[in-house]
Amino acid sequence: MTSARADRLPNGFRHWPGELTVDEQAALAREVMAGWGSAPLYTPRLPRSGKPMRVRMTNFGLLGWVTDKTGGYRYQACHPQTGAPWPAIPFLLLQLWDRLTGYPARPEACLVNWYGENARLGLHVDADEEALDAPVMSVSLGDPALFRVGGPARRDPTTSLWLESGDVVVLSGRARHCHHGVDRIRFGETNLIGGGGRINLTLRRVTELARRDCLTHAGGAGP
DNA sequence: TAGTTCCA
DNA sequence: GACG
Repeated sequence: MTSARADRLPNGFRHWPGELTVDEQAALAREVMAGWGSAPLYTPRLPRSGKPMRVRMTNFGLLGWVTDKTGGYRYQACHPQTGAPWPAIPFLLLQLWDRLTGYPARPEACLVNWYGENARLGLHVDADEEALDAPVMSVSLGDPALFRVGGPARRDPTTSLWLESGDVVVLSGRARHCHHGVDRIRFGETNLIGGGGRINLTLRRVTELARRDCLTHAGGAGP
């Protein structure tokens, strides 16, 4: 099964299958893996329990999402292990963000998730951003992933769909506050990434638009 | 509860 | 065995 019934997906969930060409996928994958040189993948840990996640992570952009046992979920400007600023967000992704989300501000964070053979990501809601209503854009590269989408409550019914290399998903509106996760990877089905695996790139606006900017766009006088 | 495991 |  490739697609879920659209009428069972939350309002504001949009899926563009094969939005990126094979050449674009290859170039983007190369650029992401090059970024791992200065911003290496690390194993995130859950708050309090310190249990390791099965997805390895790094970030691009001004801010990156990180988690560890003591600090919990947060955004920060530097890599937790090297202390260096995150690499820049690939330009292709900024173009995609503008075209597909129409959001009037640039994304600040590009979370890079690497899924190996048995990686999964439990059902959760993105809620660590100040800009809670800004859309979230997700780009899939490499092996297919079984993506699951539910509702605002954890117990709400869920539907699943396969995301394949080059697919783009945007969560906006109600879908922005819905649970979602990844149940399974068909590891080794593609050869885009070395010996198999999946890269997911998730772009987010973290900070609210400055009040000054809102007033300016509304025609008000500056300070 | 961004975790694991179990089971119909 | 895959899915939920």
